Amino acid sequence: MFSKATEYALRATIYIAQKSSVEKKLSLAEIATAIDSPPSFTAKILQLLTKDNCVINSVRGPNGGFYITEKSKQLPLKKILEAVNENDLFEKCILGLKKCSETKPCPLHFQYKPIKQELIHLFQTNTIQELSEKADNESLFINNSI
Amino acid sequence: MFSKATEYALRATIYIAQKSSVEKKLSLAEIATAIDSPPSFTAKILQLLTKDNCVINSVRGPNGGFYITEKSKQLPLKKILEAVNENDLFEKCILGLKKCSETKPCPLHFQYKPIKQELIHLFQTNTIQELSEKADNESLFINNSI
DNA sequence: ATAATTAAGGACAAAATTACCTTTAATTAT
DNA sequence: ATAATTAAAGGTAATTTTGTCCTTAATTAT
Ligand code: FES
Ligand code: FES
Repeated sequence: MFSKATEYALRATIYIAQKSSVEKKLSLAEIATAIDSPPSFTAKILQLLTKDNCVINSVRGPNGGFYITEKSKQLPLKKILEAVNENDLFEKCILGLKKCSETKPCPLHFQYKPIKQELIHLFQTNTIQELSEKADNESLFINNSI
Repeated sequence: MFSKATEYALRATIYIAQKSSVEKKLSLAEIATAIDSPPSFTAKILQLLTKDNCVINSVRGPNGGFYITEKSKQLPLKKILEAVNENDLFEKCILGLKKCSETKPCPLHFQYKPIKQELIHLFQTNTIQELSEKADNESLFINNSI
């Protein structure tokens, strides 16, 4: 479904929203361990999420690391997809036609359309905070290691 | 969403179901042109679909080519996904956890679940024939070139 | 039989994705 | 000021996916 990059971006952001604050920043090492992702690759993805501080924030130096503001927690998951450039995934034709269109639809278009809408809705309505709260629940996980 | 291989497999099978019969086989060249895919790569994918004659059939030699039987047209699209080994896509965790499970669900699991069911349903209930009939309709396309 | 045609199969190449590593810049603590 | 710590940035490497090419096998037509 999603690329590894996007999966790591989603898991990392949820983890950061769960565990960080301006006072308690998280290091790359901690994040990568927590979400079971390759540290160096994760670093690149966190950079994307930090660009223009659009999703998460970072500071360098001792006690530095990554964190997310309360305001950013209110952003929809869609923002994460945008940050890693996988935003247009749900706009694409399921059969790979160059353009998904109503005027030149593929034979699956009209059946796929409502499903696509639900997927878009899922990522537009759920905020980072909501997901992190779900993950806080003892029975929900973002750790991949088991 | 799907890999290129899967997209080509779906488009090729639909095209073959539209245009072929035991008497009128389609050459690789025609198929690749029709669905706008790289011929040699498409050849590999058609081989997968032909393995054990599970989805399409082929014969070599002059006037040879690919075709599909009336019986195979009754197969669900799912069979195409199986043939190209992308069958388990809808079983996977949307956040990339090693296992999508009810006992250790990710924070999106329960919201994604019904959508996943609809996707599975889409590919299990639609037959190759149904899709090819839709594609026969003047207003539905599997040609990528425009 | 021979030649022509077509898919099958295998090796190879290019491109994209994923992953790693090293240096630099920023920040903090001493 | 200096040293230590941490992310940023850039380059490189491994892997996977996508795409090509060439030879072989099967079939047909002559
Ligand atoms: S044209 Fe294929 S999904 Fe819209
Ligand atoms: S555990 Fe993530 S979708 Fe099921």
